[in-house]
Order: sequence, then C-alpha cells, then structure tokens
Amino acid sequence: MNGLRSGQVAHAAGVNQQTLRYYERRGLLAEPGRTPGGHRLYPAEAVTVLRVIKAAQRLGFSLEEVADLLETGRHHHRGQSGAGLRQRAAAKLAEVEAKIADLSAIADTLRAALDAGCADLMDCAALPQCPLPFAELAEATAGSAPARVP
Amino acid sequence: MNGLRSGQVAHAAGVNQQTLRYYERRGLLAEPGRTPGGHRLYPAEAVTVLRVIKAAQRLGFSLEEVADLLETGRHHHRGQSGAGLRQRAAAKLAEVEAKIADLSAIADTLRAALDAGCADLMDCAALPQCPLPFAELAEATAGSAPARVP
DNA sequence: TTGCATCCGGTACCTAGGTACAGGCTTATC
DNA sequence: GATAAGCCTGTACCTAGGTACCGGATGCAA
Repeated sequence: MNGLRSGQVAHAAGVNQQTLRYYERRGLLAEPGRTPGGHRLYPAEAVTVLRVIKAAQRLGFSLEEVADLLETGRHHHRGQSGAGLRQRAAAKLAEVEAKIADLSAIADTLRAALDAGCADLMDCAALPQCPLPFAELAEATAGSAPARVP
Repeated sequence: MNGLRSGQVAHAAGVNQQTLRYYERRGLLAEPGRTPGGHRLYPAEAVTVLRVIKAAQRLGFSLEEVADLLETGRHHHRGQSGAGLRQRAAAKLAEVEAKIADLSAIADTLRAALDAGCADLMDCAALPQCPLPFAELAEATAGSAPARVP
C-alpha cells in the first residue's frame, strides 16, 4: 500500500525500469520490500538515491565508485564525517582536470592541422612539417585513456 | 619474400597482431597479399597506415570515422583536395571543445562541492544549499554524452 | 470474475575497441 | 626430416552501463 511501485520510481527518477533492477544487482539501490505477491515496494527515498546516483555519475564517477560512495555514506555516521567523500571528490577533480588538459592538447593539435591546411592523412604522414602526432603511439596514451570523444 | 609478416608489422606499429585482422575486417587496413601458404605479406606502408590510424584515434576520431577519412583520402586524388579532411577536423575540433566545456563545468561543480565541504551524498541531497546537481538529469546529458571520465 | 496494466526473473543483446583461445597449418632453421 | 616459431581461421570473451525480450504471475478496478 504505502511505497512506490518500480514503474513509479523509474518514472519519477527518469530512468528505465530495468535500470532499477540493474542498480539493485550492482548494489547501488538497497533491496526494497515486496508485496505478498513479490512486487517491489520502494520507499520515497529511493527516488532521491537515484537522483544522487545520476548526479554522481554526471560528475564522472563510475557506478562502482558511486556504490562505494553511498556505502561509505551509510557507515560514516559514527566517526569522522565525510573525509571519504571529500577525498574522492578531490581525486576525481584531479582526474577531470587531467582529462581537460589531454583534450586541450588534442584541440591544439587539431587547430594546428587546420592552420597547416593538412589535406590528406596519408600524404601528411609523409611530410615532416605536418603537425599530426604520428609517432607517439605508446607514450601519448600513457597516463590518460586513448582519447575518445563520443 | 619482400613484404612484412603480420607479426613484424604489429611489432613495428606497436599494436597487437589480432588488431591487424580486426582493422582489416573493419576496412581500415587493405587486405594484403599472401604467401602461397596463406600467410599475410604487408607492404611497408602498412606500418604508416597504422600510425595514421592511431594518430587519428588519438585526435578523437572513432574507427569508423578513421575508415571514412582514409577512404576519402584514397579517392580525393582527382578533384578538390582535402576539403573533406579539413571539414571533418573542424567538426571534430568543435566536438572536442564542447567536451572540454562540459568537463570544465563538471570540474567547477566538484570544486564547489569541495568548497562547500559536502560530507555525504545523501545528506547533501536533502540540503538546498548543496551545489551538487541533483535535479538536471535529463537536461544535463542532452547535447553531450553522459560524462564518463575513464 | 474478468480483463488489462504492471511487474517478475532470466537471459540475450547493444556499442566500441579490441583481446584471448583452440586447433591446425606454414615457414624457417638445424 | 624434424622441430620450433610463427601464422591461419573462427569463435568467444572483456569492460561499462545499460536495454530488450519472453513467458508467466500479480494487482487493481469494474
């Protein structure tokens, strides 16, 4: 009776209903109560948890990290408050800044290629004055993921 | 006799040998000649092609886009030179710049959360002064991919 | 009580870019 | 000619974050 059905929660949080079960499997969403017939009944907070998950994801945390963050939150209520979250946020900020630096270098390279008027990839590879980075394969990707901008 | 074996090409370009066949399937690498026994024999340019692929990938192009870029390169040699590449580079630059803007906003948010001393995700979600973006689920991800920083 | 909407679990599939393995053939060297 | 190294095809698997489909059960209202 009291409690939200999975469809209602999914709709309220703007996620797919399957995603709820997926998050439950992944440990992000606590297992809710059930009706006698086995249908899930969520407390209203579940919607908040979903919003939190989405916000954290948006900030660059993976689902595993979010699960960890939530778990830490559940246990910190005794002991020192919030050091874990702040530490992880700082680490994530460094990660994001590194990614920005990486992408900035990529943008610079693209601008250089445009300025130089590169006309053909294969032709450019033969020219020494071409700004495209044909050499640093191994080294360029060390320290940051192989730059995919979806 | 003359020509490189797949292992040599893979080693020279710093990629896995399976990756060569994968690129061949994807149309990035032309099918090379074969020995009478069926072993691949690559021309020396294959290594250059691989370097070009890796460089383009590094600049944010997907394999499909790279395949397209190389294909365009092969055909432009009659007709107007290099308009395709420059156009795509400009589009990719815009994409990368958008991604940088997105990540900058994320970094700002993380900094705000650190400044505000956010201690717990779930607690913060209840506080109106928390800078974390718990609301804009649908809207925040429209126009850019759901921010994953690997 | 009947009908329809909703939900259940389980499994398969998707993108992107590869990587790994199995079983068998070829090439090169001694 | 034997043996080791290398290569062949085909298929399965990996990460991450979901999404889709199926057959069957449940919930709720008229």
